[in-house]
This record gives sequence, C-alpha cells and structure tokens, in this order.
Amino acid sequence: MDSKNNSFNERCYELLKLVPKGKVTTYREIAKALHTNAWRAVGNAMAKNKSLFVIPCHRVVRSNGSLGQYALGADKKSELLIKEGVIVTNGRVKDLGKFIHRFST
DNA sequence: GGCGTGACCCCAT
DNA sequence: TATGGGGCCACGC
Repeated sequence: MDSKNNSFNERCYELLKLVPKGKVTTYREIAKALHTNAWRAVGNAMAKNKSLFVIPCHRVVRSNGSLGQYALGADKKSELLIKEGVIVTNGRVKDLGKFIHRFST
C-alpha cells in the first residue's frame, strides 16, 4: 500500500484521496507534492482514471480558480463542489485559497 | 525506441 | 480583467 511501486498516476489518486470534504486541490499542488512539475501528467492521470467512483476527482480544480474539466462534465463538477460546501460562482471557485488543501505545510 | 495527446500552468500584452 | 503563445511531464500506440 505505502509502497513506492505505484505509477505516477496512482500517486495522484492517493493524494487526491487525502483531500477532505469541503476542500479542493489543484493539479499544481499535486504535482508539487510529488516533487515534480508534471501538472500535465496529473490531469492526464485523471482523464484516464478508472477509479472515478473511488477517487473524488471533482475536488481537483485549476490554479486560477476555474474548476477545469470532469469526466461527468464540468457542470456536474461545480454542483458536487457546492454540495461539498465549496463556494462556486459562474463555474469558478469564489475563494480558492480558502478552500485549497495543501499536502505540505 | 520515438511521436502525439492531454481534466494544465505561467508570463507578457 | 481577458486573451494569446510557449513549455512542462507521463502514458499509450
């Protein structure tokens, strides 16, 4: 489980699972947590994610406050975030820095 | 073993 | 504030 044999994309899922409800994270933060600048690969991992019903992919948003894409649709993503307690307006997070969750202090 | 793609990010104007 | 252009990494074929 805590093995380091997991692929890069699986590590993204693990970090994502660490995000509590009512909070969100950014692709940039995940990449940083992995000590890499592969935000591209992170998004790619979500796009190919097979654990859509196991990983809260809807809690991942872009660094500029936009929600980004979602397997079920960006519209559904915003709905879920709002239900989680995140303030979303016009498809964008109102106070990203307030809901952002960082894996590092 | 190499190329293209992608749920992106940052900077300058 | 919005828009355009360039660049980064991992995965699949």
